Amino acid sequence: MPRAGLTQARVVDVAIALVDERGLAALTLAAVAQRCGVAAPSLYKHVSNIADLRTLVGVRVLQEMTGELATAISGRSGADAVASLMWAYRDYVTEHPARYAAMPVDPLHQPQFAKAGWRMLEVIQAALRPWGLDEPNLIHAIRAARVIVHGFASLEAAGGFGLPHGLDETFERVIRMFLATLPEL
Amino acid sequence: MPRAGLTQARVVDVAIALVDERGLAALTLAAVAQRCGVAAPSLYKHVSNIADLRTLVGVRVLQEMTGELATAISGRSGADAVASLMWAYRDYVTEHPARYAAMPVDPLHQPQFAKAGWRMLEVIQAALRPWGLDEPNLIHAIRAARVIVHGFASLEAAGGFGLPHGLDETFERVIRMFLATLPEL
DNA sequence: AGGGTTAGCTATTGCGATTAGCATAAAAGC
DNA sequence: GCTTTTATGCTAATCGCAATAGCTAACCCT
Repeated sequence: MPRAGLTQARVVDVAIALVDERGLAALTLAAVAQRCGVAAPSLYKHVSNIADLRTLVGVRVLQEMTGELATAISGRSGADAVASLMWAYRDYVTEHPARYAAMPVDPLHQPQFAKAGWRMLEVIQAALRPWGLDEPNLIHAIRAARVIVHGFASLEAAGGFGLPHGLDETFERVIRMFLATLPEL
Repeated sequence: MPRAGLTQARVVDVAIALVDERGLAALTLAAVAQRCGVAAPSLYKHVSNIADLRTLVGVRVLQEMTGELATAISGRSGADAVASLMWAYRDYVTEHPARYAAMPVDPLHQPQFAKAGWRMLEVIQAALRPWGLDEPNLIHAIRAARVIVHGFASLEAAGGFGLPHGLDETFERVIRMFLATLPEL
């Protein structure tokens, strides 16, 4: 009986593919095992349980998205960088709507997510740096940015907008709305 | 063996209490049955299955929230009404954080939710009426309002904001941000 | 080649959802 | 009031998924 050559990373790959295709609710150990060509209990050699697998998927998504955001702001600054960041956030979600549901909403409070969560926060902070906001104003600005970007993304990913008609325009407007609240540069 | 006197409405009451206390993930037929003092299969006399129960809970929450929103704008108009509406939305969520997760994000597309969903939409439209926006602008405005209010509420309900310090101030700012994008009255 | 480690397997348990079929309480008809 | 009907709750049983225990064989290293 030959080995399947699984690793934790491969299991997570398969899990993400499954989520992409059938939604987050379809992420079960049984389904992942089947796709890996392995019996379900075998997966326990690579992940400790289903909660662990979900966490690993979440971390992956968070990291992947952070990478996209970092790329989006590189070489840009000011309003240009912020707009690019917000578009990259939305783009990630429209490209992988099901994955977004796997991303933790409060990464900073869960040890497994903390590192990846802080990295994303740093990227956002970097984009806002040119404004030189003091501590409380920076916090409000980051919160507002998250509200907009997460609100839009989660509604869109869940099909909450009804007709997709003119969604790009709506997104453009909320970005302008946000930028308008930042002191002029 | 005396009857428990269950009705669909009572089952939903119990389900909501369960969600409030232990979170949406704890909503199982087994747990509801136990709280009703009844064997699990007995619940099938009142709901068709677990998905049905979840839907019924979602409809309840949607209706309840719509009621709060309607109350919040009654007797007000213009920016006052909109701000009151948005605060009422957030207040509902902070008072019943777990319930919010039971509310459908795209009510208009699911027959069971459509009626309650349209009612909520009407309330929001009513608040925006004084601006006399034309069709496309009204759509953008409603979307933006939902993005803000849902983004904030879902982040807060999920503990996504870290320190709750200054959250009221943040919310006030995003409301002002939204109102500023509406043409002056 | 041999010994330890590791990846996979089968068997089993437990829990929740769901269905089938039974019994009786409650309501409706006479 | 008594019968008939309906509806509510029950037990028993099945299915799917998570999880654990214990076995075996593949891989790695010397």
